[in-house]
Amino acid sequence: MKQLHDFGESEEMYLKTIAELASEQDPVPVTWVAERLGICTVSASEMIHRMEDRRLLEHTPYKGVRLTEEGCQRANNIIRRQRLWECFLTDNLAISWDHVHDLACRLEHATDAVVTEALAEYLDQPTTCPHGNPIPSTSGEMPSPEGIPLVDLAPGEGGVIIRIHPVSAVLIRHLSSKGIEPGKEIEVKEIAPFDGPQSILVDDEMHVLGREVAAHIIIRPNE
Amino acid sequence: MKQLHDFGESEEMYLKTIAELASEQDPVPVTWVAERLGICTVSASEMIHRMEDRRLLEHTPYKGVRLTEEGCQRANNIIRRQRLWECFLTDNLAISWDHVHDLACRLEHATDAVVTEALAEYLDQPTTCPHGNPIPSTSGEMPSPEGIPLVDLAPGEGGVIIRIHPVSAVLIRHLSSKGIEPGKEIEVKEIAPFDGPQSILVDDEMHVLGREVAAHIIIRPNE
DNA sequence: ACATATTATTAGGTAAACCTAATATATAAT
DNA sequence: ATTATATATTAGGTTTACCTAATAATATGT
Repeated sequence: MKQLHDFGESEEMYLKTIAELASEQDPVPVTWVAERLGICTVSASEMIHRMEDRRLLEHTPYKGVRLTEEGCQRANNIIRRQRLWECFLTDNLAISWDHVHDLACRLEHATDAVVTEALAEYLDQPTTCPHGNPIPSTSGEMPSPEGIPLVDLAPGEGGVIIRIHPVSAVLIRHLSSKGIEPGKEIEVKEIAPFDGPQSILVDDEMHVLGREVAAHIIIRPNE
Repeated sequence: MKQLHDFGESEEMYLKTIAELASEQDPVPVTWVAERLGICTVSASEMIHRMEDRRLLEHTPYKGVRLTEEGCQRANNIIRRQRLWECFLTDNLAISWDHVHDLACRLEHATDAVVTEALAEYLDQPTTCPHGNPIPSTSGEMPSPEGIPLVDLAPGEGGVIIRIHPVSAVLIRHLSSKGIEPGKEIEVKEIAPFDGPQSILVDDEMHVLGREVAAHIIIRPNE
């Protein structure tokens, strides 16, 4: 059946989302996938069943989903595309780093392997995106990420921001507006009791970050 | 209703197709639209009704469709995107000019106004795509095209190829394989009787082209 | 003017990916 | 062990954009 539409786009979003969430928890709860994609759990559950039939992932009820070898490779390929486009948009088209996430996300689904590799070559094979996240290899390998989440630092500790997890455009712009971006020095000043928000110092300015937000900022600690 | 999908993609293909066909015939027969899109006439007819409701075009039964002011502007914007991407893919990513048509077509639907203009700036505001076709302005104006179709030349006449109509990837690669591309000198040697195919000379090589094909090659005649 | 060919419409269907509401099942907490 | 909470499934519905088959309306050629 001929279609003008590309109906693999949703599948790609699921693959990417699951791969991203897997670094936070594995297997990934279906509810997380649904929430991140902004759809209801029933829809996510249905789609996950279909993708299980296609051998892209395995679902253990009441536990979560885990990508198969093939699913993982395809996910990393999609992430590669997105991050390469993010590089292009910031470095070449001079679009601000906190705006490229969604723009690149749309382009990624419209990009085949030939264009991807030509783009990588053109960009001189970058290894990280503008948010500091590693770009998977052509063969679909994701470099093992370094650094620890800001949320795990104690008061008095500090380091340099090496990357910001690709959660949502809103989070990224929230941080960007406070001057929190890859490369910046950061220091934890205090943590409110009962696992409360952290007060941190960036560019001699104090900011208060919720734990959820701080979990997505990855630091290379000093010393 | 939230969708991961971009359901405006088909509409964009219709707009673009109608705008392109309008240069050959106006109003554009619905059958032509259907054929160019590779779908059945019923489907095209349905979609055209929906687009008429949205004030993107007007349909005169048994005559054809004509884009409204708004439809025309949107169509030219889409064409602008595609042709800018074609420039990028050939000039920067070094992808052969006879392959970029379909690749750019996919990217065009994933590109918003901000990226489009940043891309145009990056490419130094090109005025034609690699096939020689003019790139519409930001405001949606299509420069009036120059040249005449090869099919209108008589034996002995010749000129330089200035552009090749964006019909299909197959046509473009067919011509490319014979060395027929924008910039080349061309001369009509003979035309078979009963409106038959033309024999033409390019790079000292003879080729025989059907009238349908020759109608899509635009020439600036000598003298 | 009339037959033929073209064009349009109607009716009924499909697939993908979403939805709500209701129900069932498993895990975790007392 | 029972209850409460979280997770999963089932049933039934929607939209977009496609399909075939059949019918109706218009245009065109002789």
